[in-house]
Amino acid sequence: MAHAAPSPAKSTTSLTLANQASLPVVSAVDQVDTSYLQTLLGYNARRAALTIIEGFLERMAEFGLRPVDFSVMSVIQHNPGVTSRQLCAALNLLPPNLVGLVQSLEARGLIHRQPHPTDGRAVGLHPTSKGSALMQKAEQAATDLEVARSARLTSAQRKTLLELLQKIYL
Amino acid sequence: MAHAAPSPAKSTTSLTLANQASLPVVSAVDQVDTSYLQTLLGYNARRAALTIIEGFLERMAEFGLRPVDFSVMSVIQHNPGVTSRQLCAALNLLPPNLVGLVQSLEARGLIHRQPHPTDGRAVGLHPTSKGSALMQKAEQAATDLEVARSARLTSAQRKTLLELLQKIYL
DNA sequence: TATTGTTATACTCTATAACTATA
DNA sequence: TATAGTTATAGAGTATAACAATA
Repeated sequence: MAHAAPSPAKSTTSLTLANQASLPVVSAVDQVDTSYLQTLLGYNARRAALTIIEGFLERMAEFGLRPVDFSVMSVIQHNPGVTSRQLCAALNLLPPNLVGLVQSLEARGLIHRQPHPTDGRAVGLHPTSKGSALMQKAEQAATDLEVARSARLTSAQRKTLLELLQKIYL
Repeated sequence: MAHAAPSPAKSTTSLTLANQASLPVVSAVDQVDTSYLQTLLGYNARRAALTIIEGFLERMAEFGLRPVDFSVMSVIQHNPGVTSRQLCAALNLLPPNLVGLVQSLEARGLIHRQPHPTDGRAVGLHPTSKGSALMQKAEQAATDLEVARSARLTSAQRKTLLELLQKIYL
């Protein structure tokens, strides 16, 4: 496969010392070979995720939502009454990091908190009408962005990619 | 597709106030529905990447290499003489963030820096024999980890996943 | 004038320990 | 005793501006 033996890559420039016919003492690289890294799932998944998120950040700036804000709002939108603890479990977040995030969303009037009907320790998170309307637009924009982002993928390939990624983390 | 209409999810617990027959005032959620997020490439790619990197961190602790250290060392290993600038371009890193990283690798005796043969501004990065030996073990471990990680994928599926991810970011 | 490498620095993200109120 | 939410804080990761040396 692409494993690429530890070859000295494409050396162009070469020696400077007194060995015109032997191996180069100091080599230069004109084209960087990353073929080994490209065999690793982690490397590729991370590079792909960062590329997608880059575009997501730009598109979602209009709504004042970073990726995590979007995820949290989306889960609240589709699960009104969800608790912080449930959000953390579903999105793999740590409770302390969710606190400020939820406070911020509440301060913006996008969500409101209501006592949990059965558990006095818990607090249910609900979208406000303002938050719900915002998320309808934001989710539509995200879905539109998906289509544009995966322009180099067929619809079937995109579906396959989603399924394979979910096999990794679910 | 899985878009999942903004249904109020599976409400279990219900009202507490004086409307026994109408809609619940305060709802609770027993199973969190993330089906919308699962339609987004960015969400899935990020979740998958973090899951893989989690295992990577544990496995590579033995070598004292975080993911970025591993990537940088791997590129140097396969491209002796590569410059910092080339590393940044290849791995999508920012030059200021690479400085400390390279200094650390040099302090550990894993790489050494030699003047670039043709460009007096640049410095070529080369693996030491110690660094080269370490990376041979580390890359073998990473490849082994890949196999274990993708236990739920067939070899063909793993190949497909790599190709599709590369279509996103390359 | 442009580029390589660097410094300083700020900002965000992520992680851990410990506390309270309730179950 | 265990869990939900919170506070404080530390550490890692990522970002921009500006500078010296060389092309």
